[in-house]
Amino acid sequence: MSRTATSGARAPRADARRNRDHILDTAEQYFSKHGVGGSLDAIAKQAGVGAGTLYRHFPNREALLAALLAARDEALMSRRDELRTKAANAADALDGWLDALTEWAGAFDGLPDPLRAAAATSTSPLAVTCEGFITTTEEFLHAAQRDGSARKEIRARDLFLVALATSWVRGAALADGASAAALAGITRNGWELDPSHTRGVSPTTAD
Amino acid sequence: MSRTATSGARAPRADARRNRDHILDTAEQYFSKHGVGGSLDAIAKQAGVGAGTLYRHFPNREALLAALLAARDEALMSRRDELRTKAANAADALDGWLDALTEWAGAFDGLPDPLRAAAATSTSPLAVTCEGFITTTEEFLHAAQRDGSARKEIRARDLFLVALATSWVRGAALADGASAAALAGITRNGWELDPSHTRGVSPTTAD
DNA sequence: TGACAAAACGGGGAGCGTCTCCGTATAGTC
DNA sequence: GACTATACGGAGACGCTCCCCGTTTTGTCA
Repeated sequence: MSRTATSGARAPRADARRNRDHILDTAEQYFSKHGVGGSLDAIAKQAGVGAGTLYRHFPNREALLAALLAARDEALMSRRDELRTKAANAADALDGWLDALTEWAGAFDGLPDPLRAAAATSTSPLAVTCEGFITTTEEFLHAAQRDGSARKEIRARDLFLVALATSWVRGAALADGASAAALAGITRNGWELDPSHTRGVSPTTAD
Repeated sequence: MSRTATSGARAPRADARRNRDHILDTAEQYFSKHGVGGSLDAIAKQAGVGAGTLYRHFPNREALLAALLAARDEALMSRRDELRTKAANAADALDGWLDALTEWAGAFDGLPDPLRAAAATSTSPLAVTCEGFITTTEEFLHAAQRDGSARKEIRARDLFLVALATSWVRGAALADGASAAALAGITRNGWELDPSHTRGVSPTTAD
């Protein structure tokens, strides 16, 4: 499965590999500072390569973003594994996972937008990543629903979108940091089902 | 309070007024079709005026947007009044208001982004509008909190942001229309406090 | 080690968008 | 009808994305 492996195409040249990696490093810094909307040409210049080189490796902004996030995927995965084994209960596990997702989507300023777009299209490189995380969300959600700590009518995709939306709100760099915690609280109340309290299905807005 | 009133500056010329109105009409159509990210030059061309004329009346995209929304403000205000008098209870009133806000923020594709930005800056023309609506949200929220149907720890500003975020998620034009209703349901569960069920304050994420 | 083909590089430039500037046209006034 | 403040329009400066293609580099094979 590795990039240089046994498939039909031959291994990439050494300089290409070097440039690709260097562009990736530069983009990571650049996006961290300027957000995902920053100038790609500026990244190329800062990396010391021509614009053509950048666009050959990454045909568009989304491709570059996808490659960048691939590195962070690992961190999220290990967080998932940690939650699987160490969480006190299914509700806390789901909560922790959504928190991790929210943080992941906030890695760069403006990142939630392309992620949301990707979650809708399902044909982009980012979409694959998103789908994988939705599946994991589903896993945690089902566990919580099975033990009665999450409402039955909630769907994994919607929780994923809620995590993106929370990240989106945080991205405003609003002076009020408390909003972040507040949204997380509202969200948890939104899906959580206290066992002492029985209630039917979706209470409203099911027009 | 009207634009041509008694203040120091003299009344605008008739052609200026005409152009301004026409640009506004054109922008309304254009943004409806292409989203708030559409080309301003294209709007000028479609309106049959030069780019300079557009930028003289509206120095930037946000100013144009603010003027455009000013018209819709009225509709929201009357919705507010309707809810004040006709809602069955405080919880339904708040729910209805948040729904109206969400719809308002979805008037054009991409509108939630500048609104969120405005809500954070407080120095833009849009910010004034946002603050007004946050105040109204506060009114409905307080009423619901007073009669025990909304959680005490919720703040109006956060609910406003939630409404924007919901609109943002909808904007993805995701094939799955059910997500819209799902988010609204999660949100209501998030702030609502069922009287039969007593619980302390924010349950998690207060790390 | 030298030569050759495939692979990769780089930056000029087309195309599009924002926004400014200033010579020209026009509305309102006397 | 003339005069001036006001407004108009579109050319053009500038920045961004992305393609194209002449030039350079890499890896290979004798």
